[in-house]
Formats: sequence, C-alpha cells, structure tokens
Amino acid sequence: MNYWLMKSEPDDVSVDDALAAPKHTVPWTGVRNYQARNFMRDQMRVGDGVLFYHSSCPEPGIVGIAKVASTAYPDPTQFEKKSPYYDAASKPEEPRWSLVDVQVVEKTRNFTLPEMREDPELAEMLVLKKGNRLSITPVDPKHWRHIVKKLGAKAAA
DNA sequence: GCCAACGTTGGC
DNA sequence: GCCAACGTTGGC
Repeated sequence: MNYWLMKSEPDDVSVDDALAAPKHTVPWTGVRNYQARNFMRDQMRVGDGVLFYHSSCPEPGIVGIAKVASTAYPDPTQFEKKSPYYDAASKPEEPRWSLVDVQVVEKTRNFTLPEMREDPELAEMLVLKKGNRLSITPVDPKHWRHIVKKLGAKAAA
C-alpha cells in the first residue's frame, strides 16, 4: 500500500465537491504533467491512501483523507474540445493522459501549509520542498501516520 | 498581480 | 543533445 498527496484547486474540485458526488468519488481530471500521470498510471493501486490537498486558494493545506478508488484509465477531458484540459495532440487510439478515481473517506480540519512547514517531522515531505510544483507526490508512510494522527483522522489505515 | 522555480518546446 | 524562450504552478 502506497500513500500520496494530491493537489486540487478548490475552485475546480474541493473536498466538499467530492463529498457531494456519488460514492464521495471524483475522477481526478486535468493532470497534464508526465511525472504525475506516471504515478497514477504505473504506481497507484486501489486502496492507496490519499491526502486531499487544496492549492491556489486563500488557505492551502490538507483538508481530507481519501483513497484511490480505481485503476488508471484515460482522462476523458483530453478529448473534449471545450474543456480547458483539451489536448489536440492526444488521440483516442493512443490516449496521452490518464487518471484514477479518488474517494473521500473523511473530511478533516485544514492542516494548513504553514502548519506543515512548522512541523519538524514533516520537513522532508516532497510537497514542502522548495520549488515543488508536482500536483501528485508520493508520501512516506511515516509522514502519513504522523499527519493522520495529528488530524485525529479515523482513517488511520 | 508578482515572481521563483520548474517543465516543455523547438531551433540549431 | 543543447539551451533559450516560453508557459505553468502555486505561494504570497
């Protein structure tokens, strides 16, 4: 079992939006970065733990515990001409972009970015490294445990 | 809105 | 394969 941190812009899909969706599950559309895609396509397994992170918003931070709810499949938005995620270079016979479904297990308080930075136990987290822009990063199990514990989250798997 | 940092593109 | 130019991310 692996652990991941996945960034979403709440103006696009917030943790509340995901909770409002059927089965508390949303397709993780719009990833257009090869490294992040490869994590989803090649390494994620159903049941992997996910830290649901809000970015590009007034209070960036971890706002929920989720899990990977599907194996990878082609991101349909790459073929939708009206979508901001449309990619004219991607062909249905050979899709370039993949996604997984993400199911929210539990909404938590906002464990904010400044709070994460203050926590010496989290200093090595990839998402806190200078210049990191990856929207999906692997999370060390010890960081996962620390965060889940600190949030008092029930999903301590 | 600014800008640092990084990824991608394309000419050579 | 190099690298300059450009685009994007995302915190502030």
